[in-house]
Amino acid sequence: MKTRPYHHGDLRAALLGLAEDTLRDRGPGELSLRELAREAGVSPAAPSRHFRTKQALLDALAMAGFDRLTTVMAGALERADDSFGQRLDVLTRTYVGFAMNNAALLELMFSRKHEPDAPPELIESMHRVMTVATDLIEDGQRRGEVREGSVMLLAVPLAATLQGITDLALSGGFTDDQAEQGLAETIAFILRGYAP
Amino acid sequence: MKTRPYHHGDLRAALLGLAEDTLRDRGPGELSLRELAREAGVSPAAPSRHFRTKQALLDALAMAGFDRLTTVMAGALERADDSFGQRLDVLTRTYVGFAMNNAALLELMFSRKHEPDAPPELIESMHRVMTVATDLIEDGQRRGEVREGSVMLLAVPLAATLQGITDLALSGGFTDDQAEQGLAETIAFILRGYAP
DNA sequence: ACCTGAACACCGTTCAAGT
DNA sequence: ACCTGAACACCGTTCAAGT
Repeated sequence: MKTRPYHHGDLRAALLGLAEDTLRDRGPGELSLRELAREAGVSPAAPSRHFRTKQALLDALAMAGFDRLTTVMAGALERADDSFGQRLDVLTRTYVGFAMNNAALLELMFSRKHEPDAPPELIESMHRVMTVATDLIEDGQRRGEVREGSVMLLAVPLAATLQGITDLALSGGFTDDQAEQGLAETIAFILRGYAP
Repeated sequence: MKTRPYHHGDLRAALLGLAEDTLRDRGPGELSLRELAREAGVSPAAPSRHFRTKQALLDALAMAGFDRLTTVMAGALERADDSFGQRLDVLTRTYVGFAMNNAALLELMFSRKHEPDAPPELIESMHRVMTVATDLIEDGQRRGEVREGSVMLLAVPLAATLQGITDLALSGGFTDDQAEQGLAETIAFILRGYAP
């Protein structure tokens, strides 16, 4: 006779799922560990077996977000052609798409960027996202479509501008046409900056 | 015979000052209204006369930050010469300087950017900062040093890149020389993007 | 190994009451 | 007008104890 392996089944995954739901629906800061426990039907102390602190849960959430973003960006580039301009276009649109659909999660992801006590796995996941961008730039340099210079420094305006255009898009007040034009202008701006 | 006008003198200003200190020394999230009250020597309920919620205090803090940033940027531009390139250089360096000296405050300032329930005065203060940048761009367009196009859209990569280079600088691991070179490269990148 | 129950030391906010 | 004292409804975290 089979019994459930333990009280909940997979409390860890359940907590992460519930956390992402409330993050999406009610924003960060509305996230309470006790409330997640209630929703999962366990006692207030139960989550501590899987996440030693609330911050650890947030970090796990952020890490999953970075990994998903890396996957979706890398996947989109695989389906793109070879020219740097096209690839940059694809990367930008993929990023903005992800950001629009995961605004609160993205905020959580980047809010941990500065803190020095972020766990190494999280740092690594953040790093992997950046690598997609720096690889693209390096590739562009090899093809002679991007000027020479430190890849890390060249990546800054790209990463920054992606975040900026996302912020502007999320703040709303745009028709689809305006958003599309803004995106196109922004991509053109970056291309100019990268021109040899 | 003169008595103190009321128990504290100027609790509102005292709370703001104490809040900025702990923001700087221990980061946001360590900011507790009750603790501020303790430090100010008043009861836990006292702050509510001046800030109806904790968020109201944070908003006041952010607003003061935006106003100071506007003042320092506008002031720097007044002492700059006329060419767009030079003015952009001054603006960028002033912004990065402010950011380095007020990292936690800046994070607080921009964390409120998305929320829809931000008070109108805060929105206005944020707007005034942006106006310094858009005015510079418009001026550049008049001088023929910046290509035509929506000023708002042209401002996006500038604002975004300023934030990006600041993040990178704050994340550390740079010598002064590297930081200087990175800043110079970033400014050059933006100038290329703006070229007619 | 995983979870409960109960406790600890905090929060933000409210509200009658004091000065 | 400004503040106190006390209360309310929450937190995150810890820890012995249960299964």
